[in-house]
Amino acid sequence: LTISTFLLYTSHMNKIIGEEDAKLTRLLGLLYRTERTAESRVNGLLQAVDLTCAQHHVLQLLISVGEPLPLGQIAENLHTVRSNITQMVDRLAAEGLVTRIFDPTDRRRVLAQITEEGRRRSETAAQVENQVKQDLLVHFSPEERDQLLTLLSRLEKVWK
Amino acid sequence: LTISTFLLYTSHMNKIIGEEDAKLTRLLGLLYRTERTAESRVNGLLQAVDLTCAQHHVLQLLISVGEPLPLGQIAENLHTVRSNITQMVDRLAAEGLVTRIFDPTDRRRVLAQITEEGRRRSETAAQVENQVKQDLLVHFSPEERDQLLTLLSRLEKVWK
DNA sequence: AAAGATTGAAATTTCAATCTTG
DNA sequence: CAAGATTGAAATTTCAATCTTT
Repeated sequence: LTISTFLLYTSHMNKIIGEEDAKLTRLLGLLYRTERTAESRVNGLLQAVDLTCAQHHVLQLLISVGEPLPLGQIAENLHTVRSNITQMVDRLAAEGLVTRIFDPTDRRRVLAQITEEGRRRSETAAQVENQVKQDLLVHFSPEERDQLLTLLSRLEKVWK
Repeated sequence: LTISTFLLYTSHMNKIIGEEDAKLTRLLGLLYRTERTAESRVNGLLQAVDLTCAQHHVLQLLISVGEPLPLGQIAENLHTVRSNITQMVDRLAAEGLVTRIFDPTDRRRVLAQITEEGRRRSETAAQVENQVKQDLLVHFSPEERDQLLTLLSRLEKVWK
């Protein structure tokens, strides 16, 4: 192994590493932009129902879990801070979409419970959201949708 | 085709459609959460460099394009509104990371130009970001990274 | 009139400090 | 003291109105 082949080798490796690194940078940028596009698209549609994307997700979470949830857990699930959820729940409660109830077993906890009105609004929101889902149906095969689901789930776990 | 087989058939289809629909809902929720996780992770690391995730992306964009960019184009690229970029560039300019220059060919336009200091900061930020990239390297094979890149690129185009 | 940017106000999110219960 | 939530202030993002140039 002469010096020159060594140099050749490392420069070759650097190139590969550089390319991989550039790819990862693109990936992170893409992740950032894709979500922002999705959010503004969904937000635009949800205006008709007078819900923001974040509020929509809170309602969906409450419905999918099927029982009242401590505010801290909601925050964790949406990957935001607790104080944000406190205020979001204020807004949702002001519109009668959720109510605060207290956990008898641990009186520090405040639980958010979805109301009937909240269910109805969330239902309408889900219908509105169908337009966005159509985009996914049209442009991605079932296999590709599964791939995305798998890869993003893993990403979520990695960074949880 | 009797009534009962027809009912069987449609209920079967509904089930499939329902499952697909639930999958798409999960996909959208995942997209939302993954980005938020990524952003808070990157933001946490970038605190050391005193940059936000969004600022980081602006600097990276300016570097990757290699020339001063009209504010409107930056907004479009980050999928945010123009007035937001006006104020972000205010903040970046206050720190000496970019400067405003005027387009002689179209005097309505204001271009953001990255400074030497901006380049240095962005360089440091990129190094800090390496920790996040490591997560991707460790948990995803090269093929999977390519898949993600391809699928997210497509998603970005669809909603552009 | 349309495109590009800015301004100031409103809404949302984050941060630090505080309060209550375990 | 730790966990959970709230409060008020600060930072960021969005919205509507305005200003300049094409």
